[in-house]
Amino acid sequence: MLNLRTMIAFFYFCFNDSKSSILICFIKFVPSKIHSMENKRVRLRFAPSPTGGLHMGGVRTALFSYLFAKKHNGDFILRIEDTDQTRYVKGAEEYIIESLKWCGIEPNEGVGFGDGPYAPYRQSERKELGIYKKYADQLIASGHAYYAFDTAEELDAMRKRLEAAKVAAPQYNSVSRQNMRNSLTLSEDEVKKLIDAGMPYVVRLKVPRNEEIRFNDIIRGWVVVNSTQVDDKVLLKSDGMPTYHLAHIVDDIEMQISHAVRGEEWLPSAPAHILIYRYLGCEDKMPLLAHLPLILKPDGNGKLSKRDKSGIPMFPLDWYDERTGEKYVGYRETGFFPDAFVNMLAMLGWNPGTTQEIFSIDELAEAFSFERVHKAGAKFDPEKTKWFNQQYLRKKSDKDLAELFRPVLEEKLKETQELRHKNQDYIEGVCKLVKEKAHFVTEFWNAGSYFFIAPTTYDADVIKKRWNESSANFIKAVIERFKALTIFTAIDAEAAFKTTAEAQGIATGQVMQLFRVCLSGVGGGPMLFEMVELLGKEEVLKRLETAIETIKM
RNA sequence: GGCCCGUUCGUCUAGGGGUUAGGACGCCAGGUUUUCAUCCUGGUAAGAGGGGUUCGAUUCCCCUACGGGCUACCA
Repeated sequence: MLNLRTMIAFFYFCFNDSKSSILICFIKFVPSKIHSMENKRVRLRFAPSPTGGLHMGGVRTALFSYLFAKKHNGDFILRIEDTDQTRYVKGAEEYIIESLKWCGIEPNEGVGFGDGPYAPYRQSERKELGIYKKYADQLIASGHAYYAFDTAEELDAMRKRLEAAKVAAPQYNSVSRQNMRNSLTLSEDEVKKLIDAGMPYVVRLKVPRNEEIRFNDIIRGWVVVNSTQVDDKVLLKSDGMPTYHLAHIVDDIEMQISHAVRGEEWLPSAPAHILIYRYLGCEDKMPLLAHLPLILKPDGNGKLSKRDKSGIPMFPLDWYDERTGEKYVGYRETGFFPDAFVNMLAMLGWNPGTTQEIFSIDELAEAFSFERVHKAGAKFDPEKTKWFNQQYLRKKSDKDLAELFRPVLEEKLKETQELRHKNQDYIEGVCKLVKEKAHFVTEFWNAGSYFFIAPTTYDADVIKKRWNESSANFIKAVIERFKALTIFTAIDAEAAFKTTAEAQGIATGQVMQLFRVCLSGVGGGPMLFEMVELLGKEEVLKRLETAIETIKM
């Protein structure tokens, strides 16, 4: 049906300004192949620093890289960027590896996953090979980098001076370097003398004065920055280690990385990186850049912190910080399924464009593209995170759940004589009933411990409300009726129960919950007669008798 | 402060010059479950503000506001 507005639109399209309309349509259909890789093999790396536990933001960066690599039958590499010796944390590397394994985001090359043709994959080891020095020397030789001998105090004084002079951005750059001690201000002889005397120095990138630097980010499109905003970044530190800026570029070139995925916090330094590629004569080898939006705190604003009030973890696995003595809980230990965790993470900043929300990791790889990554930061939602786990809990078989529940049972029941938990069918039966209302396997014990240990106390509120002088008689009558049953299914038990109530002139609603409490001690739980069937005739009779003896008016 | 990036229901988001602005989480209400956290049905709720361009803007452009990031010999 045509409405008025559609007709107006049609009218204007035909008779008014039709030339430009047609032109616009034409432009829209020109395929934009800016991101084509000209048959270059797809190779992505995840390159964390071993400075602590791997944050979920980092896991998502790894995930997106993995998904893209997998979709294009490429490689996914783990490279460890341990160039900062002062921040190195023991165990962090192992933690990263274990986290990726747990999540199912496994690299096919790199530290902990088997060396490929570009070993080693640890930057500290690559440094020993002189790889970074070679590139730094090349930049110095071509006049795009220089030696700087300034001490920390001198640098500090320079910044204070510039601040006092109300310079907008106090930094080591094309202007301020003229007043510093470096190979641009010192004579060749002086520089040689200082180096020979063992004077500590850094190598800095010589950023031009006023040049427009532009790059095309796969997620954000064209980003333009003037080089005046970029400082003369340190490339090689005085301890001989490269900085991130040099190291990651050298390694991405050497390892033939096709796409570099990282957090938005790197966007401001990307122009400096473009310059380095250019000065190295490696612009053709430069990976395509993808800057991911940040994951934000659920309440208020700002980057996600290490801890959150909701109790939802921020780390994939438990992490203990030796220096501060702080313990951080992990998704794994909280009871999350890795696939639920990964699914949730994928939906933070990305969507498939359909209403589908539940994806296996293979389905994610199939559907993934950087074009569908959102530009804005995403606030993390603890409630939705729980919901994801619940969806996966529903889908799991009772057998799988029993597998996960068994260790908990063995822990809880080790000091009791109760042997019921040894029975696999029984445990699966409990899982079947209990999972309906749970979000986590870790809730199973609290929700259904009475399946394993007979109650000794009874919900006081229910007793107060429902227990009266005729209750004991009613339960006794139920016991008698149950005793007569040869088949003890939920249906039979329910029928027997109702018949008993009718015979005594009691509405079943009056005694239902009371009956439940006699069996489990608590007022809530799964379908009552399903529970009765699972407990079994013998156990039910025992518990009812105990209840009559224990519950007093 | 400077620079960069961003802004659709409370949250995650779809869409994209003409739509009753769609979905999900949460919340609320009804219905099952004579319990319930499940399940079903329904509801609540959104294009930051101001200017352009246009017959028409949430959609394109500019400004402002707000939010975030960066501003180290850390990554």
